[in-house]
Amino acid sequence: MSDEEPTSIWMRPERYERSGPGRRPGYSREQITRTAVRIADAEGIEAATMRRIASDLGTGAMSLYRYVPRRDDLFDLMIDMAMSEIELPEGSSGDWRSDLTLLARQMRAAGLRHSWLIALLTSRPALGPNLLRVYEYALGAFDGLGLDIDDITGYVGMLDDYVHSATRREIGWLEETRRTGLDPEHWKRDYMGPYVRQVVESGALPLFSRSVLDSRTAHLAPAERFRHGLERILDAIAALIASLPGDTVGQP
Amino acid sequence: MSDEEPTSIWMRPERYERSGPGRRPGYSREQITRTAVRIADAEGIEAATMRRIASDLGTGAMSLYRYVPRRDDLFDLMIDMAMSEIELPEGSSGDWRSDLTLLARQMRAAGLRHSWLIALLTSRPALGPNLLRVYEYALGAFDGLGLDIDDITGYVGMLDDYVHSATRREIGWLEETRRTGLDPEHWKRDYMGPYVRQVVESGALPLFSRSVLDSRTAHLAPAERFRHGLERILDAIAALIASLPGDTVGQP
DNA sequence: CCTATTTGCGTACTACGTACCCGAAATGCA
DNA sequence: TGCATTTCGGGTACGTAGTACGCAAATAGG
Repeated sequence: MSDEEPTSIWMRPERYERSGPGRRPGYSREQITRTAVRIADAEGIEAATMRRIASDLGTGAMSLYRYVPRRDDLFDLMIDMAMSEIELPEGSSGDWRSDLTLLARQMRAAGLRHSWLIALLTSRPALGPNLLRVYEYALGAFDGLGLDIDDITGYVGMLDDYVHSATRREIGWLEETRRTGLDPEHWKRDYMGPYVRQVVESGALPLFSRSVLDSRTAHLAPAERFRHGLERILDAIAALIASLPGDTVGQP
Repeated sequence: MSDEEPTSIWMRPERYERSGPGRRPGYSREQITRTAVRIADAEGIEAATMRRIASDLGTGAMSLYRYVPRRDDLFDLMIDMAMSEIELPEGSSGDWRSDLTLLARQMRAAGLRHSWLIALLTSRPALGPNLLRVYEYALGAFDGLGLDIDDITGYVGMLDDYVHSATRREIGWLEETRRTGLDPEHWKRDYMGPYVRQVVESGALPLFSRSVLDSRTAHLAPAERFRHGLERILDAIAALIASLPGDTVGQP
């Protein structure tokens, strides 16, 4: 009987309050995860190595494996810890727009606090309890409107996609500069800038050039730009709901 | 005078047809990239190591560095090679819906052929010539409709977000099974399945449970499900365009 | 105290990206 | 043709990963 069966970390809970023989555990999943999150926040996810986490805890790398089966599982725990910071009211308010606006802002804030979060979220199927809690809240915003469950998940997916990609863009080359070690100004001017300028000046891609040169939202403050895009998505969802058959109030 | 300045790979073209002293190059970026793509397609991006690529080419790992500055740059080259497979007509047809449907299908197909593509695309700012070409085509679909450039990039972003996340979901746990080494059925039944079942049976998340149990789109063929979601996004964009001020034809 | 059990963690193995360096090959010029 | 110059090929080696293994230390029950 081996307990090494490869199964989701959420099916392998930590043994709390074990009563029996053997040395008491000196650490905990929660403590290890918090340390990993702190390192990743400050120096990027690639700095949160097993050795480094252990070192910050004042122990050896292999000790961590008493608490976490694999490093990938630690990523799942980190995602869930970050998602646990998202504070939401108990149920839906009845106004799905304001519910989802609240959720989107909280999610963006969490993504900015933990620059690795969105990348991890979209790179692995993470269904931790806190992500499920947040997802349930999002679905709940559309509950009671008589919508099909597939439509609801579709709308929530649209919102998620927007929040993720907008937040990722916002972090985007900020992260890139930390990874390459270049400072932001240097990166934009010397690394990617010259190439974009060359492309624009070649005249071969007029619309891309317009999107670089004539963009007005590019000069907005990040939070304002996010709000603009969010309104667009919510408008789109509203339009889709309004156009559904069954709600043929204003139709001839 | 060092030529080691860290700058975008697209500003450091391969030296073609050099005439002068010195040994002739025995390989090429294109050849190295093609090999990397072939390995990554068959065994995942993590199998495309410098050593493995070199080995498949019958040479040593360090030889590759005569052609590619860093492994990350090779990723950019791989992205661009995959994007080069996307075949599009010269200009826009005048019907933005059909233009974008064509583009979305081609992009999904490329993402399925190269299961690493979407992950790489969204994890690094990749502006290779072929991605720009595709992007220009997408923007071009909305050209001539009198739309603001920021609106156009917003709509294209919505479409991109959908195609990426839908394709990623489609690959999703298929990739995960290859990474963990479990076969798909075993993964769904023994790895993630029990946890989802436990969550559903707990009754704590009724809407999530409905999305698992009552989904009708989940039983559709993947291509059909993709088409459904795509229609939804295109409908949403159409609704946004119709609601724009300036197009006040049917408004009181 | 003795034994069974659990944790802490040093050692070690494999695999990675890539810096350094030198011999091989190819050219232009004497 | 021979030599100097330049470029390519790739072996060796360094630093850093994740983590398997095994043993000592700690703890509880008998």
